[in-house]
Amino acid sequence: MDSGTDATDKSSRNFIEQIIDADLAAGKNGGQVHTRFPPEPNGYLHIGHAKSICLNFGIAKQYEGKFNLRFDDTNPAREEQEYVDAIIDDMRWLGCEWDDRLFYASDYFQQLHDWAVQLIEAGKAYVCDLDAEQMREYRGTLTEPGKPSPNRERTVAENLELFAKMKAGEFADGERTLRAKIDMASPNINLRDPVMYRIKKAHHQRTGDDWGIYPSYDFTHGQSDSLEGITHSICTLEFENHRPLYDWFCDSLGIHHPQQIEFARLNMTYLVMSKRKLLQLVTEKHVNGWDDPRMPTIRGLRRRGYTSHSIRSFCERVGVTKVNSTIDMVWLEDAIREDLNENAPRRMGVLRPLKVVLTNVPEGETAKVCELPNHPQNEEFGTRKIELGREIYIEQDDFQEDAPKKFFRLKPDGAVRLRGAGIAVLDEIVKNEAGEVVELHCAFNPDTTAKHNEKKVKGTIHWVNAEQAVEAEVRLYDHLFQTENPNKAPEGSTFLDNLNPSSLETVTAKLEPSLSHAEAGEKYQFERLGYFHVDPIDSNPGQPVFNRTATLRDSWAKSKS
RNA sequence: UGCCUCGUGGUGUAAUUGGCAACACAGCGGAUUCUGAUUCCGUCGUUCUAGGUUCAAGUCCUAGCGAGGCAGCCA
Repeated sequence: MDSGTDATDKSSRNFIEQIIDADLAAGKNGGQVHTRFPPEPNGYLHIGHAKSICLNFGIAKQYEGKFNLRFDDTNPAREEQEYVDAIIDDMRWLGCEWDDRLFYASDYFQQLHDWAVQLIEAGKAYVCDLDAEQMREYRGTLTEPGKPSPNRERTVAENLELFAKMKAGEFADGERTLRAKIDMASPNINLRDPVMYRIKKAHHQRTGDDWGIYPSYDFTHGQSDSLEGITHSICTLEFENHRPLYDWFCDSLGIHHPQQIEFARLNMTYLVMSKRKLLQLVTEKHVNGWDDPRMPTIRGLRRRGYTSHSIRSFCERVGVTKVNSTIDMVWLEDAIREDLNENAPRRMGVLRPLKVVLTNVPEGETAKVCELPNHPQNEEFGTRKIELGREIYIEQDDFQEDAPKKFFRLKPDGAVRLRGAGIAVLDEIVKNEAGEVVELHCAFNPDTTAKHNEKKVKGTIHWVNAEQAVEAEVRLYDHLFQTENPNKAPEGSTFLDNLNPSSLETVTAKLEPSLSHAEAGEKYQFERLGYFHVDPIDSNPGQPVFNRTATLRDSWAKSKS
């Protein structure tokens, strides 16, 4: 990962780096820094996870420490191997490395079980007979204390025996739980005798049917961190109230005690970030799968044409704090523009074609062989040759019959420069019976510096030779949601009502000939239009399909609105 | 109306830990340009409120206000 700066040459530090600096200065953890990313394999990674991944991996890298990938797979009911594979793939793509430190919480099931027995023996855990509903009643509310479970004072021997029976499968799902004996009157509800183990006779994707009881998140996470020698356990704000519990288990067990640090998760405009909502978009087919280019998933962004560099750079820019904030979507677009502006070769393509006949070019003849640079600021990209013929296509937007004064493109009695070719002067507008413009007739002058009516020609437009044009499907994307905060839905409606009905538009474009060889995964700038990615799934050799990653900034369009 | 956390320009973050509130993005204006792109220059604008400590407060203290999180056998 190349976004992080060296630990020593960075002038300002986020609050987590400051904590680590202080720990290091105090000689904590033997001067080591060890982080981890702990996804639950029940969904695909999204841009919010990327923030956490970049943070954790970046810190390990910055402090020359270690980074683990660990799947938090303690709930077999909703976790699948498919997600494990996808998460690993996305994390590699993002540039993470974890050497041989790929772990699963399920690796620790036996150890966790033994620790549970240890706590029972210490009188700090007990088997509870309450069912889910009763437990809720006993727990109390936010403002009232809970009351102790009738089973809270069972003897150690009794607890040991019952827990063994839970493990042996002698009870039905939900019939018993193992609970930590902490404080039913605690103002922090997480401390009111939280569940450590529940009975769940489900098949686990890794441990099969070995276990009929599974540890809860709270009884798993801290100990997993501890086992792996994690020094700084970085998680999101909603776990803040769980930290006392994290600490309680580590201390009660007398094991290595990593430090949990919470930061604010990423929110962005025009996006939903919850796994539940993303899953719903997929299952209800509002999008075409997890990798739909409109999705904020890593897979969606990849397919849209985002580079891992741009995502890392974005994550770097948004910073890390404990303040709930919402990042403007344009920051993401900006990050990819910055990358692709530098690295994408230029091409010409016309999205909505309007035919132009250069009347002074003889039929069947080539007016000019033009040599265009593949990158205006970087000669190393080389050049390519494009033939200009009698008939070409230009963008419909680049002609306006009733044009404002500041319109620098084609208009009646006007002239434009055809990029890399010469000047076209408009002579005649051809319309059909409905009065629609179907064709333009122009006079062509191969001198690109030629003047028109004594004036310099100000506008330059892109074009494609009609005879040689290759047709290709191009997908134009807009925000998936049309409101800044899609989660905010009025009474009686849901976030789905905020979907943007025109988030996807598919056109058949006319592209310059060289693009027929475009290969899956390649990225181009279509001049004046934006950045386009050759879709890795729907493209075929000789028949590329393009996804628009981002438009170019357009101060002209902005000035009109 | 319990506990926890957080309040710095439009947005996101800084502030050498008590010493002239800065950076980026957005906005606006301009220059350059064979992409109305890129690049460059200029400009606008900020410490939630009220007290207190101090020569000095974004930073420390008190109160208030506002926002978020928490009552799964989810993570």
